[in-house]
Amino acid sequence: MDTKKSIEKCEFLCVHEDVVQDVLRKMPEEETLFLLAEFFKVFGDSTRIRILYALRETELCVCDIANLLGLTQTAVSHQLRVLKTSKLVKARRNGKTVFYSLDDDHIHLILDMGICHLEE
Amino acid sequence: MDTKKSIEKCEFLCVHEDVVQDVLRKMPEEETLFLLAEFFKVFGDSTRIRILYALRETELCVCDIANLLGLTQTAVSHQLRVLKTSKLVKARRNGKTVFYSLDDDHIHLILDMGICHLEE
DNA sequence: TTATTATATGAACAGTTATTCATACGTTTG
DNA sequence: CAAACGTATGAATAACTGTTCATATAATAA
Repeated sequence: MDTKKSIEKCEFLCVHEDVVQDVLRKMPEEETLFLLAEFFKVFGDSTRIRILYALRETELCVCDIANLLGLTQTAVSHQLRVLKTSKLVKARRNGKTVFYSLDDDHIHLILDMGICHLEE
Repeated sequence: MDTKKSIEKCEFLCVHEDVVQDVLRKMPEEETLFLLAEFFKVFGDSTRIRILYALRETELCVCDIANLLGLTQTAVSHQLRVLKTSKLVKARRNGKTVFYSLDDDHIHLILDMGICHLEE
């Protein structure tokens, strides 16, 4: 009870109502922010980031990526699926081999910005 | 054994050695990519993204953020700590109240780019 | 066709993480 | 000083996620 009471106090007394309402109007929609978080989440794993930056140089087959990064073929395959689902990479089959590459120039730009950010 | 053998086959036969070496030279360093993934990871949570975009409008106290987003004070406080550790937000104390704001204009720019990306 | 190679995938497991609960801390007020 | 308020934090829990293992699929070669 005591806890709940203090929360209520917070809800009805502490709040700067006008400011809160103003921010609520100006903020992007819930759905938009959810999608944005989902987008960033894909970049928020070092394995996936490493795969993306490898593909930034050239298209690569699954096996090459695995050797390049010291990962198992299975791990790479799983992550490529995530990246493909997120439309960050695309696949091209050539016989038994599947070559992956960045989906479009837009992704290239984002990766370039990432590097740029860290150099600051 | 069989599994290991097939992996070795992959390592020594399938690999396009020249391409792999070339990519390895051009790629950013491991450490850099690790830090970049850590950076994106902070943005990859909808609660934190919502907090950041609320703060994009104006500085807010913990209680306001909680009410604004329909979260508990504790949850907000925990996430603010993550954001503060990552140097994305800064705190300013005024009596009992602590006001949070985006750490610098750089963060503002990143958030603006996020919106921009989703509009494409 | 059978064997081999490159890749994909489902299930299990381990590690991580966000939230909640209880409580402590720091500040102001009476 | 004690009480009240806004915020912070450690521990526990639940949900999520990445890797591994075993195996399946698709394509080629013998």
